[in-house]
Amino acid sequence: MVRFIFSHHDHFDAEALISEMQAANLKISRATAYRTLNKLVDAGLLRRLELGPRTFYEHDYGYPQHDHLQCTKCGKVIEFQNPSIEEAIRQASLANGFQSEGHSFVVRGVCKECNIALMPKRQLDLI
Amino acid sequence: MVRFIFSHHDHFDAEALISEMQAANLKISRATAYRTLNKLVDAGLLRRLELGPRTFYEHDYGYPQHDHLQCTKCGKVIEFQNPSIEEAIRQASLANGFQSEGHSFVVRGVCKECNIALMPKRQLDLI
DNA sequence: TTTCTTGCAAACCTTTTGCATCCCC
DNA sequence: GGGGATGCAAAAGGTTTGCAAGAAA
Repeated sequence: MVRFIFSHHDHFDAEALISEMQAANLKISRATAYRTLNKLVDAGLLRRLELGPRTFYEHDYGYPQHDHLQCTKCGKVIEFQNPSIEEAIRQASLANGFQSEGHSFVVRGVCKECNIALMPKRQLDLI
Repeated sequence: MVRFIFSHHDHFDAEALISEMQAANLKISRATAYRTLNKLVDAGLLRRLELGPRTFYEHDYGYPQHDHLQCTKCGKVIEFQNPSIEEAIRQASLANGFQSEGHSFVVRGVCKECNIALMPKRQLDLI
């Protein structure tokens, strides 16, 4: 399972992992999947991503720090990086005597593809 | 219930709201509480805050945009503001053709009080 | 009357856990 | 045999929903 995770996707949730593994003829129970995911998070190999009701995971080990744009139409998650975020955390921690351990930054909105799909035909014709 | 919410707390979850209302002799069922919270979010009066397994809410209407430091020891949530966050969102959106609708930025760590409480006695004596 | 709101309980969904089994050193 | 990994089913925690009763329009 560990190999499967690290040879695949970047953002996924437990259910997706389980069904993809089953589709690949790798049998695994829900219990084992959740247990392994928790161990990988504890070990620092995966990072948890709180995106609404279910938990998503992404690779953490050797991965650059980044943040996320999440499309509210199709659910797609896009990564971005911006050094000023780290600086903002540093300032806020300093101002509040807070010792930062990590952060989660998710921008919700509509991605380029969904924006185009939502566009009225008239405007599309003009492109 | 709406009046109760807007005369009170800034960060709360459904369970806290229900028990505080009951403590104030305002009877309300779980179902109604959840239904009303969802309506207020849809109406733009409350904002959802995804902090782990349960959903928190905070006032949205006429409230300045801000972000959160969450203490992993005591659960306290501290607000902070930093204009460079908005700028980072603007840049990331522009770079990805993304139309931003809102964001959630939570920094996890240990607050000042918990840091002091965790400090070894020897160091405390030096303060 | 029609419509909206409420409460209760049951259903749902995601995640965790108890327990028996199996595998490996 | 001992210790950890696995599967199953049950439990847990948070939230939603079906339905019947009540309030409001």
